[in-house]
This record gives sequence, structure tokens and C-alpha cells, in this order.
Amino acid sequence: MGELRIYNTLTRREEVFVPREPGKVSMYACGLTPQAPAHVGHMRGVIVMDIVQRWFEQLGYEVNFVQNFTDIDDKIIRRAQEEGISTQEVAEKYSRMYIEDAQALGVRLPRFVKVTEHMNDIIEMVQRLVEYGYAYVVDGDVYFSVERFPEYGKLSGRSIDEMRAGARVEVDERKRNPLDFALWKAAKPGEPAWDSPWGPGRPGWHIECTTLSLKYLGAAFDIHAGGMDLIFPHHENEIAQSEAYLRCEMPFVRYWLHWGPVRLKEQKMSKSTGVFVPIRELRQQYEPAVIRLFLLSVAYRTPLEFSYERLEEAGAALERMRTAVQRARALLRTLPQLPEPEEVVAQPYREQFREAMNSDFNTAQALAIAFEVVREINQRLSDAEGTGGLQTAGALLALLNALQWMVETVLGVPLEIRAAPEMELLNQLMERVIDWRQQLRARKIFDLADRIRDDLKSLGILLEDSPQGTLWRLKGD
RNA sequence: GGCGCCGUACCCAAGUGGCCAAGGGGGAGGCCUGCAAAGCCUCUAUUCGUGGGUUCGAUUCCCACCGGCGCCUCCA
Repeated sequence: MGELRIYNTLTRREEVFVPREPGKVSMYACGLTPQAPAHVGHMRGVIVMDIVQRWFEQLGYEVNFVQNFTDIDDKIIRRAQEEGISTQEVAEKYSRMYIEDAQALGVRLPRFVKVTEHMNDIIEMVQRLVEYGYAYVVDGDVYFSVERFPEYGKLSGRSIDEMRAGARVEVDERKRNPLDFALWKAAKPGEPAWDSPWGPGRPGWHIECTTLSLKYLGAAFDIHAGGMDLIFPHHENEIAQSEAYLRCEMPFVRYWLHWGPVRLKEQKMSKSTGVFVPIRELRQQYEPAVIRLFLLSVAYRTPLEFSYERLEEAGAALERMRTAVQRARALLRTLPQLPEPEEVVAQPYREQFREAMNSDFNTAQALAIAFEVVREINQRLSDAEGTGGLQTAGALLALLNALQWMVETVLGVPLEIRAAPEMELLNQLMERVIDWRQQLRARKIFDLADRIRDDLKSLGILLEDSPQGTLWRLKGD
């Protein structure tokens, strides 16, 4: 049970993860088309991949994580026309915004690669597919012939016949099969275009991921990830063209990982439907820690209903963790020296947490373990307050370390209260305020002491009295 | 119509063929406190959509039904 198991969409089962190369993990996530601000649905993928990467690192793997920007396509062209700027400018603008959002959420950035910087690679790959007989040319367009790839449909679990029967797309008469998809699209007048053996044009939708992932990660790389809505047709088509390109001698990808959709008002959050919450907007209202906690409170494959109520709950839960950490630290600070951590106390929790993460990155369960640690920390703090004894200091430290490892290192949720430059000054000021108020309380001038507490509360500064003294903290957002 | 997923307490949400069905939020009571706050303790699913079946035993496996969702078209 000590090994990582990942749900593989291809086999529809959880499988023990075995890397292509010992000690190394190669992974690719389909990035977005930078043509509009990213929304919460995109953010879920970003956070999921961050967690996956972090966990692999904890397991001792060296991670090579690549993600693309599809910086040329129909939507970008349209957007450029709307905004009156070039397609490069559109892509640049929204890519930068995306990176900024990801960083703000504490995400470790993957290696980003752009489609427009790899046109030669793409053209070469399309040429090969034509050469091998998997693709055909019509009027400057190049199409992949799904019938030439017998395993077409293996990822999404459908057959060519089934799909043809239920096809809702209008049929392009030039295609041999309605499911055939474009590898290369001839440019229409006025569109950005690149020279190719078939005339000026640009890549079809799916080819960029094949080209880029194979270029940077090689064949049969470990993990290919994306939202569930990409399973068909995007990833299905990627498999077809990639394995055709590899002459069916080896698989394109070892493990397919897909996260569930974020929904809003009972409907999938999506740019096309106009039902979405931009990350930008959310970031103004909630700090990254709360957003991450919200997203991680549900297993990554489960659809997640977006709601401000859930966000508020995540905020309350985070505050519970932070309060425990703060109290524990305060107690430890009163000791003449830091005790030796009593690891045996924290070990079972670490084990359980590990097991949860190894179960297909089950962050919901992992979080439950973290909260059990919080409870034990609080219990020990209560005991210490009751008896005035600090016998448990070593245990407390071990638990605190474990909690920080779980929540901060692995889940990437910061437990530190924000570290603004003014914080130091505020610290010193509060130290004095608390001291003055303590004197009032000692003289039983409670009305004034209470008024100080109330006034500070209205400013968002909470005071908590305890036998060990008074703790203060800023009210969580 | 086809493929697939889900239905667990007031809300969110893990999970397992058989120990008390995690955890968070909320609520109730108690303890602590000058009062608060925080915290601790207890309680809040004899039960896991409904009806069958398999089994010594099912919430967990199978079937049917009801309800919700995703994909089949751009989509993270």
C-alpha cells in the first residue's frame, strides 16, 4: 500500500504508478488558449497539477512538467480583431495574466511552450503523418483519417460507428469520415499564416499538444493531464495522431489524468456559455490559501460546484488551522529552548496522510488527516493550559511540524498570516497594546479593557485572552 | 439516442464486503473564562436515492428504476 496509485482514464482503473524512467516523472498538461482571462475552472486544473507535482517531489521524483500555450487559433484571431491588436499581442496579454494568476495562487510554474515557436516541428510532424498514409490533403487542408487508426476511440470508450450514428456536426463533404480532424488548416484571407508544403496556413487544434509533448518529453511519457471535457475529442485525437506518428510501436502516454469540471449554477463553468467566475475577480475577494483549500476539499475527479458559501467555509476551516498553529507556536516560544520533536506522536498521521495522497491524490482525505492533527494539537494545548505542564512540548512540536508539512509543503496552503512590511511594526504595537490592556484587566477595569477589545475587533484585530496571556490575530478574509 | 459518472447527516464531502461510516462548515448542551473569543468534551446518518439479487454478511458487488451531472460541438 505504500505506493502511488493513479486513476488512468485510459484503463478506467486506479493503477500503481511506475515511471518510464526510475526516479523521474515526465508530465504534460494541456494549457489554455490565451484569449480571455482564466476562470475558476482553469484554476482547478492549475492547482491539481501543482499538487501532483508537489507530491511527486515528496516521493523523491525529479519532475519535468511541460505545459503549452495555444497562441494561435480561431478564437485568438477573432479576439485580435475585436480588440484591434495582433494575435501575438492577444496571446501575450492573456498568457501573462494567466501566469500571474497561477503565481499568485502559489503554483510552481511548469515549463511553458508556445505553438507559434514550434511551427517547423508541427509541419514536419504533419508531413510524416501524410507520408505514413494516416493523413490526406484537400485544398490546402490536411486531415487525419480516423479509419486508418484502428484503436480510435479507446480513450473515450466509443467506436467510430457509434459516433457517426450520433454525430451532431454538419458534415464536411471533403472529409472521408465525418470524424476526421484537421492537422493543418489553410489560411483564409487576412489570417495569420505560416508557409507549409500545402500552402499558407496554421495548425489544427490537436496537433500542437502532440508535437510539443513528444518534443519535450519523448514517446510514452508518464502523465498527460487535462480537464475531463478534453477527453473527447482533443485527447482522443492526440492519441490517434501521436501513436500513428510513432507507427504504433509504443504508446503515446502512460497515464491519462483528468480532473472534474467546476460548475456554477448547476452548469459547467465555461467561457463559451458565459457562466464563469474569473480568477482575477475571486482573487480580490479571497486570499490564495482559502481558494486552494476550497478547491482541494473535494477529490480532483469529482465535479465541484462553485459557491461563495463553500469559500466561506474553507475560510473558517483555514482559520481553525491557523489558530492552532499560532497557539502552539506561542506556547513553544515560552520555552527556554526548543524541545526535541517527539516524532513517534506525529508518525501515524504522516503515514495516513501519505496513504491518502498515494490514493490518487486524495486531497479531501488528506485534509481530514490534517484536521485530526489540528485537533490533537488543540487537545495538547488544552491539557497544557489545564495542568500548566509542558510535558507535551516535544509532541507538540512534532505535530506542528507534521501539520506544516502536510498543509504548506504538500497542499501549498500557507499557514503564515501575511507577511507585510508593516507587520513588524504592527507586532510591536500590539505587544504594547496588549500589555496596557493587561494592566487594566489586572486592576479589574474591565469596561475599558473590553472596549479596547471591541474597538480592535471593529478594525479586524481579534484579541483572545488565555491563562498564558493574550494572543492577537487579524481577522481572516 | 450513444458513452461515462454521481446520489452518504442541516450543508459540503471522504470511504470500506463484516471494528464506533472520516473530516470541514453549521446547530445544541457542558467545561474553561471577569466577560468574550479560541479551544476541549458530548450530541447532531442503527444508516449510506428506491426496489430486487449475489453473499454467512453490502452503503460498498450485480440488475432494474427514480433523480442529478459530464461528454458526444469550442471548452480546463
